[in-house]
Amino acid sequence: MQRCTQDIALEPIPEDEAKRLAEFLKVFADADRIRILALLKDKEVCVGHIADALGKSISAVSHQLGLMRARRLVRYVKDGKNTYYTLDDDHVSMLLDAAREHCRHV
Amino acid sequence: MQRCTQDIALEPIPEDEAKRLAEFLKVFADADRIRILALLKDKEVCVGHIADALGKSISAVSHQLGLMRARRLVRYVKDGKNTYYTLDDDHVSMLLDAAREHCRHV
DNA sequence: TGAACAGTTGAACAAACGTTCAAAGGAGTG
DNA sequence: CACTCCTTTGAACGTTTGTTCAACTGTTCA
Repeated sequence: MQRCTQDIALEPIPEDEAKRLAEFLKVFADADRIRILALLKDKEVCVGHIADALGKSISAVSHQLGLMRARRLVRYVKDGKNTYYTLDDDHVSMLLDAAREHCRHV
Repeated sequence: MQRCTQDIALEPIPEDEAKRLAEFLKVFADADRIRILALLKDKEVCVGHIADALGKSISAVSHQLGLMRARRLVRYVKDGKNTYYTLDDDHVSMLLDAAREHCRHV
């Protein structure tokens, strides 16, 4: 482990890359969104069921889904009156699993 | 991919586990903290240098470090007038790398 | 001892966030 | 068509978050 002194040039991640990263990781910074994402793993679930399962209002859940839709973490299929959501990306559940694994070992 | 109907019992992550997870992942939900963490990978760096490298005030950086100290993501060693910070945990940089990798492929 | 340096801390304030409520839209049913 | 169901949307509101500023602690060095 080297100790940084004046003469070592520190090269931080570019600000815009860090911003994009933060924007993406912000999604995981909320317990309800985490629970929603975990719920959608390998399943298509409609808004009302998500709300029931989490004990949240439909509106609150829909707002969160809207946010995650905008960031392309979830995808939906309409079928009649219902809207079925699911994960848009395998990375998402992998990242979640990695974080859960970390928390388990702390 | 199965479609959830009324009769399938959805089993969400327990609320307290989700809260702990979110609490942990909140740390990564800020561009400056991400840049700080990335900077500390494999290095001990003192507060002033971090602030310089990121173009932030010492106070702002110190506040963020305090927050990450409290969550045990960073660790410090005092040496004279300086305080050298570094990552407290390999998981942290692994998680960051995974997220960067994800963002690169989007 | 006193001055300069390195960092921490608390209060204050603006910006971002998440929830609620009410209104509205689209799809199915009688 | 009217009515209900499922969902989305926008505004309002309280809470959380990040920054700044000023005060403070501790260390070094003359």
